[in-house]
Amino acid sequence: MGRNTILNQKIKDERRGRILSVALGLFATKGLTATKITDIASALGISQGLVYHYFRSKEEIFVELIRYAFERMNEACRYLESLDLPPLEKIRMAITELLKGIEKNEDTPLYHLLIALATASDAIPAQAKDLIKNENMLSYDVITRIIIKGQKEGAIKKHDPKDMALVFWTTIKGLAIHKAAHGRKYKTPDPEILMDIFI
Amino acid sequence: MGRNTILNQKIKDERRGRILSVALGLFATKGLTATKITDIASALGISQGLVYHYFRSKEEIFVELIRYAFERMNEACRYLESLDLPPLEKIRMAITELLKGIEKNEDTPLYHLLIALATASDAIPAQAKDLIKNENMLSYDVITRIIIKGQKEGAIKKHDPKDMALVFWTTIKGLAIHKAAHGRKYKTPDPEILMDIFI
DNA sequence: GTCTATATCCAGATAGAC
DNA sequence: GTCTATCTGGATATAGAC
Repeated sequence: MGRNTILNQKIKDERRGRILSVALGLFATKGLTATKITDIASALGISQGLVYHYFRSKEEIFVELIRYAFERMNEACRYLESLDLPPLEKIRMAITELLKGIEKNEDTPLYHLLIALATASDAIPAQAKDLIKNENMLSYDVITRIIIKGQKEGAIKKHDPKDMALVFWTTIKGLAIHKAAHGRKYKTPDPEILMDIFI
Repeated sequence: MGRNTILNQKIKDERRGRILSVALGLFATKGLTATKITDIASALGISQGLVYHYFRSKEEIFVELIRYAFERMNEACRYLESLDLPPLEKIRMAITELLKGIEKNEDTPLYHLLIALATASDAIPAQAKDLIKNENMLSYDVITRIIIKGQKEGAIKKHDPKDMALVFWTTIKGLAIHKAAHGRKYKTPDPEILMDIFI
């Protein structure tokens, strides 16, 4: 493989990245079916046919986004669990970082929204369904384990830890959806409100 | 208008109701665009063309559902506010009833989901957008007012009441989405977990 | 009121020129 | 790599028979 091949691959990856980026915004706000290849192409100022030079189908773009969203999310969860911190501080850190991500980084709420919509939707590719089935649990499990540890140390309230993890994530996802829906008008709530669930 | 006309109208309304009912389930799980008129018709065992005898278009069905969802939701909110109860008990009642509705009644989470998806989506009819703009605020305002009253009486924690109302509703909607997504596997969390946000 | 048939349109995907 | 042109399928909505 000569250097031209490598260079071309790099350029191609970069273009793919740009397509993925606008597709994320469109899928998250319009949904998979309502998003037309034309929408993606015209948002990038390229022809509709060219998109198929980079992806085999609209579904492939969607699946790639779902895969990447879980990759980032699960990576962050594993990192959180590995930290040398008291459980309650881990919870506080997770809430703070997630809320910050929802507020600041434009992509974070979109990824949450994409996962939430995809999880709730029947109208998604089978591959995406599989990804959700396999990858969705880790984030719940990590938070559950942290809560159990905190409860053993007496630092976290003693409700059912699975219930608490469920409320944790549904609240975060609910906020992400709200932010994606209301954009500029969204004001991040005080993280301590969420902390009150745990202490 | 003779009695036949009235009777026929009644029958027609009943048929419309059945169409709306299955459309709710489909829109909530597949989205507006991914739901085909064929899906609705075949779920009812009627021909595709017959749907157009009862509704002018797919969008009309959608708008009617959104309108009805807000009607029910806002009605319930106004009722809650009118009750002669201490603010904290109103919050507790709201949480309990909403969680019960999510768990038991099959339609409740679907309506929440429909509103949540529609709120987040760009790909919905203009009429639905207007409805959301006009009707969506009431539920937030009612909860905010109840919280403020409770704070004055010293019965509710003194975070920013708007933040608290936002967390309240995003959590409920998040749970509704989760239930709609996971169906049978969904287990309602202990309402007291949510109460901890307020006391 | 209900069906079948069909006009019409739109979007996904491909082919081929440059 | 990028475009234009086109094939093809599928879905909305309508027309018209029963």
